[in-house]
Amino acid sequence: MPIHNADIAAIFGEVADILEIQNANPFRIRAYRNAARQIQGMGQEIRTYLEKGNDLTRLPGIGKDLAGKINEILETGHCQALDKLRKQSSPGLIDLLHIPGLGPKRVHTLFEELDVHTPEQLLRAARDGRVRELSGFGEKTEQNIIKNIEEHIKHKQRIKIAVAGQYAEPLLDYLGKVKGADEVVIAGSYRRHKETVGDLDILISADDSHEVMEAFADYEEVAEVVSRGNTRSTIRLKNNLQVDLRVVAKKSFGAALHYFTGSKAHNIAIRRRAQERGLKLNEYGVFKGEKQIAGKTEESVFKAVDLPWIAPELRENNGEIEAAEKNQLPELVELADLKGDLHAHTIATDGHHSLREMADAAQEFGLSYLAITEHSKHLKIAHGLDKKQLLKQIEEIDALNEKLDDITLLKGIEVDILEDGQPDLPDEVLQQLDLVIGAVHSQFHLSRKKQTERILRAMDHPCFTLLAHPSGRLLEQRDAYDVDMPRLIHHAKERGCFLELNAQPERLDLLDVYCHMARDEGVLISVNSDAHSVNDFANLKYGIGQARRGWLEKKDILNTHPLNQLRKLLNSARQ
DNA sequence: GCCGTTTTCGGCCCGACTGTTTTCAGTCG
Repeated sequence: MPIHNADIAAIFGEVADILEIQNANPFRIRAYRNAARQIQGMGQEIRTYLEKGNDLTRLPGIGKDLAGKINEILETGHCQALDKLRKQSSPGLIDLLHIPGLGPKRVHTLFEELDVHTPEQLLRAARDGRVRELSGFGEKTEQNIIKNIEEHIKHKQRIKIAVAGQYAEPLLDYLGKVKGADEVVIAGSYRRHKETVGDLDILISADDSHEVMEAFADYEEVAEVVSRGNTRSTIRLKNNLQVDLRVVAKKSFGAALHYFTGSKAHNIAIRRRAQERGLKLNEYGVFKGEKQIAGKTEESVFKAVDLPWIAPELRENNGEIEAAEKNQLPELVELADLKGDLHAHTIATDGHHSLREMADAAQEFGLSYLAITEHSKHLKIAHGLDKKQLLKQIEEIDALNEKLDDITLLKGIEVDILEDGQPDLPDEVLQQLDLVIGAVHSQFHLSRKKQTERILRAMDHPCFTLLAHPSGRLLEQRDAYDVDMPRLIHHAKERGCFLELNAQPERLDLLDVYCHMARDEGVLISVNSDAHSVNDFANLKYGIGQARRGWLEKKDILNTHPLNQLRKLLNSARQ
């Protein structure tokens, strides 16, 4: 049974959880969490990393001890330290830790004093009024525990960034109109363009916080005011989304924006840097002794710690600080850099609009070319095209291009990759197209080896241009299929083909770490809308957000090239 | 458990809010 990075990260995460309940040294706990994050975000398998002769202790946050444990896990599939910890703990306790309002201290007390092991047991104890008897707990805490467990059981999920935007933008407008509110910004993972957000973090600069806080609590979609202070309040919206609001003075806005944008790991690293320079960084500014020396803008905060401004999408403490130090930060791609879109559907299959309507909408969006890439016949649910139907569409596109002025339609297909790696349509029709997108839409549960070989074989087809949604994941719905992505990326480089970053908010696939890896390998990425309607081009902004998280620059993106250059690139992939 | 231009020990980011307390611990971000 091969061990993947996610397995190692899960083991370290569980070690950290149990240590937390045991009231272990918080820095030891953090070390395990850092290591889990480091390994999870590596992009390449630890096994491969070692096979290349690399030393684990060179990874940040991995020392001699953790390197030993990683080796142990790779060899045996187990971690003795975790097995031992499990014997001292109970699996439900970890669930307790994940309930809001319960941290290690309280879980520890509840376990020791009430013999509570699971959320269900705690709920019973709280309803029986046994929790309020404990020292440090009271009636209010007991009520909160009941409420939070009930919420937890319904399980609050992270929501997709596009959904969060539907709630965030109107709230932003509303707050912007409040008297005294100066700047209003959504910070947090939303600003970092994460695929999903757990809550919204809004920051406002205002000299008087009172009116802003009033207005926030009075917002029409508020279900509950969770906490309320002079500078910070939390509400829960009717859809269950939690929103934190922070109000600061103008002179602190940049420092607060940096603090509130995160990530946590990035903030810790930057604060540590401040400390090394004899400075103190908090959300009010950068201080030398009592004196504020920076913090009005984010730029001033970075400058105070001898760094250029770092784009929010990069702030994961994943190499961005080192890159900034050497002045090697990427010049991240922007939405306006896109010249076209290479993946779209029409009413011929499962789209909602005609060729003409899609062309007009793409042009309206500012694109100068659009590839029409319908599904192929194997995908019956989407009315995939057979050879005859595709030939007919090719004619229609040629005819329509005659009439179009400022946009060109490209002829393509999103062809199913069959289980044996063959395309779902014959070569003689594929050869007539400008591009062929290969996609996996079936047999998601093949073994890693079979799935990888299937896709490698598909890439080797002489007409293959581009791999659609490479991991196959659907956020909150379906996990990625098991595939050796670094190998696919490497093969794409050797084969001279491309990978897609699918911009649909439920896909956002390729993942950021693999975008970064593709960039390092020199494989161009196509940021595509996969539009099924005229409104879907708007999703390209989420794709660009994801590309930026993957450190991609304009030059790393296939469809930032103007049409004539793009055609050359597409032809270069053809064998 | 990690780390080092304070290098093998002694640090490890920093502040707001709540609830239970009469001055602060616990949790969160």
